[in-house]
Amino acid sequence: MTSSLLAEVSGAVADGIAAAHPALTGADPLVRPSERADFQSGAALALARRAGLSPGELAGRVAASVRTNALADVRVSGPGFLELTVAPDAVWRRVAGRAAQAGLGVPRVEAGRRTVIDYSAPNIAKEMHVGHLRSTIIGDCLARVLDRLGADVVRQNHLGDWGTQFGMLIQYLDEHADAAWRRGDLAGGVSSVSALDGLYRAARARFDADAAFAGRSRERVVALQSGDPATVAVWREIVAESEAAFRRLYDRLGVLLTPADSAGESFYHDRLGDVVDELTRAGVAVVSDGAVVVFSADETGPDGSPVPLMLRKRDGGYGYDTTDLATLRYRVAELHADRILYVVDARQALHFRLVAGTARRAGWLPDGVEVTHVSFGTVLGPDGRPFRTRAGDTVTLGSLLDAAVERARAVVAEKNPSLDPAEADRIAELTGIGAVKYAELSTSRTKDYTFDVDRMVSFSGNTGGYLQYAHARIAAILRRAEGGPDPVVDVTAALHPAERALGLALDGFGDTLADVAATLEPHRLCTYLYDTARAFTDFYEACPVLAAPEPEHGNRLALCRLTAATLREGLRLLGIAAPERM
RNA sequence: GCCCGCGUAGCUCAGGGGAUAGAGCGUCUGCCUCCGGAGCAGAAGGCCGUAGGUUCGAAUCCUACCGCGGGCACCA
Repeated sequence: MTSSLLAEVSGAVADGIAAAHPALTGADPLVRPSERADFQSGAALALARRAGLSPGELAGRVAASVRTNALADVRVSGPGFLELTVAPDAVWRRVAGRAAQAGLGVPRVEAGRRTVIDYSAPNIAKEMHVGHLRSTIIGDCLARVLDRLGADVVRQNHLGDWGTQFGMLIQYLDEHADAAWRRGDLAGGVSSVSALDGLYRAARARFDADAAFAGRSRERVVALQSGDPATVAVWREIVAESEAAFRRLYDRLGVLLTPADSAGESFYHDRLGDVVDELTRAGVAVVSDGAVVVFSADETGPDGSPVPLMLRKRDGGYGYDTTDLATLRYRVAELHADRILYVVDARQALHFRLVAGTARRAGWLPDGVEVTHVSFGTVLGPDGRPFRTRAGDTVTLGSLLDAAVERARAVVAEKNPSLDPAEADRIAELTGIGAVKYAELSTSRTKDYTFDVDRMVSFSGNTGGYLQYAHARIAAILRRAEGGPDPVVDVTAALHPAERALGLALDGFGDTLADVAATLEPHRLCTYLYDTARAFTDFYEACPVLAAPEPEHGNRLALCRLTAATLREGLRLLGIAAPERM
């Protein structure tokens, strides 16, 4: 069985073109899904000139030359389109074949390719906010999809766990021994990062207002960097407390990241000197104004001079330019990546162009290794401005999830009052979290997007809740059918239009995943699942399952099973739960 | 100034060389003797930012312009 009907039909039309006009062998058959038939091809219009024929004439010859049992009808339409209608038994064969095989016919197109994905990257001692949410959810989805297609995925969580800010925080903690920030010392509901975030702000304020404290903080930075045991011990504890808090958020979100995936700034800290030295020796980096920089060949700043990558500041400190060069070198040389993805805010586009350009000049980035900045737009509030609280603060991830789950709870209580309270709570959590994640994933990654909890949890239209509901409905049918014999697909049975549409939709699952992997755009999977759920709903309205006689009963039950499996798997790849009841 | 992204229905968004530009929300009209109505069917709503160009064919590709957002040396 080929990977999809689309692939099979495309091959048949390509063969038909070659048979009708040998000079056109190898031409793209341009087969696409169609409103007018199952598929259509515009190849004759594109190729007519080369063939020296009118489009209609070429289309006619191709139509007469197409040989495949998969197609029941090939006809010329309009100026030279081919309308392609799949044979009913071919649709049923696909349904039967997919139901019988593990993996839903998903091709392993990424097999053997090692892909490093850098995503999430929260800052130690700071609350995660909506920006981290986007990176975390998009990155996790891509990791799941690539893994599903056979890629060797290496997750990297580039924690902000190093830097001068820890000097003032540790110094402040040292001078305020009564400050509560360890899990054991905190009241229920307050996380360590939340407490540390508050203490960091206090330290910052003190730093700005008190020169003596600022001086002690700077000394503390030196102590941390030189490995002073007491200072390092506090730092380690801060990191551990923060990571534990992040892990609880990841667990709640259903994100795959584990501590083993953490490779933060501190991990690269002792490699930065090498990075600078090597680039300097290679003549790529130069000293300018006392700093070590790499000047870009083709990016200029406001004054027309080349934009620099800042390797080492005049004061000897390193910034994230150097760290990101170190990550790139490490991922190529030691992780042996074939493909490296940075799931980071679009505002850093220039930064990544400079980093990749420098790495290429340094010879750290072979031509065969692909580096992609998987950029995403800003999260906006209802006012069209970057998403903030009324007070102007960034919105914490925890509070945002709580708000979504709370609204989901109200919806669940209204729609399904028969659920017992514990089950309703569980469902509210799964649907509320799913709603947030789906909203992040379903819109085009590169655009800014408007965060609106009410829309997310409306559960109608293209939302996570709609998909979960569609799945739960099918699950209800399958429960009722339990105990009966396994459905047998009769490929000679009639094919209802709704069965046809659903069968064709299900057949596109693997192609869609391959498309997501190629474009790194998870919203294509969302659109696919939504279309498939709609196709199921049409089928559900038009085609009784349990009450139908054979062969409809068996065929339709098989469609239900396959639809449930496809939705469940698709949602899993989005990182969203598919409860049996809701 | 230069560079990047984005302008599609009242709102939120798909579609990124193919036929008549699609969903959802909101508005209006219908559908519960039938597997879960978080649903379905229908109506209304568009010079696809503007102007040129390429093409048999442009919302889609190219150029210019307009509007919005972002970025461009020691914060990450």
